[in-house]
Amino acid sequence: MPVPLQPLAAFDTHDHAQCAGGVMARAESLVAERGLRLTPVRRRVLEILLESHRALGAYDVLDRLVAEGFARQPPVVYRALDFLVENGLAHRVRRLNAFAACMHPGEAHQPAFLICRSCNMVAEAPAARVRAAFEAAAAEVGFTVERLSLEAQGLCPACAQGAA
Amino acid sequence: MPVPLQPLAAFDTHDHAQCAGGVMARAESLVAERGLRLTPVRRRVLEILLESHRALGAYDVLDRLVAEGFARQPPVVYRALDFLVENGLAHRVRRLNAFAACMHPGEAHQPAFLICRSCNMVAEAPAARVRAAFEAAAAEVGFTVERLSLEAQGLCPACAQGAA
DNA sequence: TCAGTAGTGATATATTATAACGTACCTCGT
DNA sequence: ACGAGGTACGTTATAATATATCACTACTGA
Repeated sequence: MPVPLQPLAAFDTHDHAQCAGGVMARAESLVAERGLRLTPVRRRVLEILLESHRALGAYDVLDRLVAEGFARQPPVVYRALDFLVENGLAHRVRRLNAFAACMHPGEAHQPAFLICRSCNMVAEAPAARVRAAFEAAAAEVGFTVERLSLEAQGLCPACAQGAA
Repeated sequence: MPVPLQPLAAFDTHDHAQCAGGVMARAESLVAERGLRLTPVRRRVLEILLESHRALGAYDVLDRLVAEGFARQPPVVYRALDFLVENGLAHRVRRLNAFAACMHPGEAHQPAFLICRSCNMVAEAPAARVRAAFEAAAAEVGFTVERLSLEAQGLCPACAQGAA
C-alpha cells in the first residue's frame, strides 16, 4: 500500500525520508511495470534529485556522482536525466536549466512549477486548470498544443513570511 | 495614429514590413517616453529580431551583427538583449534558449508563447486567463507569484494543416 | 570642470549540452 | 551454444549558451 501523496509536500515540513522513499518505491514499480531498466546510474541520479525539493543542474548531479567514484562524464548524467524525464520520473525546469525529481510519478501530469527564488525549493502544483485555460487560448487561434512549460518564480509561503 | 495590432499576426499572412515597422515605431516612442536609450546596437538587435516571427538564439543575433561589421563579442549581444527584455521590447523564450521581439511593447503583458515545432514561429497569445488560473493555483498553497513562464510547443495552424 | 552614471570594447572563462564512436552485456530465436 | 539486434554505458571531444571583469568613452548634472 503506497504512502498517500501529500499535495505540495515540498513547502510543508514533512518526514522527508518517508517522502523520498515513497516516491522511489513508486518509481521502481512503474519501471518494472513498463519493462524499463532503472540502472545504477539512473537510480542514483533519481536518489540524488530526491534528496531535496530543489532542482539541480546536470553538473551538480554530476559532481555528486564524481564524489561517489564515477568518472566525470557529462553524457552519463544527461542520459540518465533524459531517461528520467522521458519516463516521467523527473522534470526539467527550464527557467533554471535544472532538473527535479517528479513527486508523483505515474500520475499523468505535466505540472506547473512553483519555484521559490529565495530558498530555491520547487513544488509541482496541480496544473489541470492552467492547462485547460492555455489550451483554450491556443485553440482560439488554431494552435495545437503538444507540450507545455508552466513555471512560476516567486516566494514560497515560508519565505514570504520571512520577507514580510 | 499607430497601426492597429492584429492579435497573433505571427500565424497569419500579413504585410510584415508594416508589422515590424509599426512595432519599431512603438518601441521608439516607448523608449523616448521613459528616458531610455535605444543605442545603435540595441536598435539593430531589435530590428534583427523583428525580421521574422521566430525566436533567435543570442549567437544567431551575434552572427548577424558580425556580418554587419561588429566584433564578435557575446557580452554586446547579451547586454542588448537584456535591455530589450527588461524594458518589454523583447521576450526570452526559455524552452528555446532564445529571444523574440515583443509584438506589442508597452501593453503590460507577460504573454503565453505558442511555439511551432515545425516552422519555428513564435506567437504571443493573450495570457490573462492562463495567468489568472496559475495564480489561483499558486494562491491555494500560499505561493506568491512574481514571474511566469508560459510556453507551449506544438503546431501552428498552417503546419497542422500540412501535417494532416 | 569634475564626479557620477550608463554604455561599450575587449579578453577570458564559466556553464550547459551534445556529437560521435566504440564496447559491454542482455535476450531472444535457433 | 551461438550470433543478431538492441539497449545502455564509457570515453573523447566539442558545441552552444552565458557571464565576470576591467578599461575606456560619452553623456549628465551639480
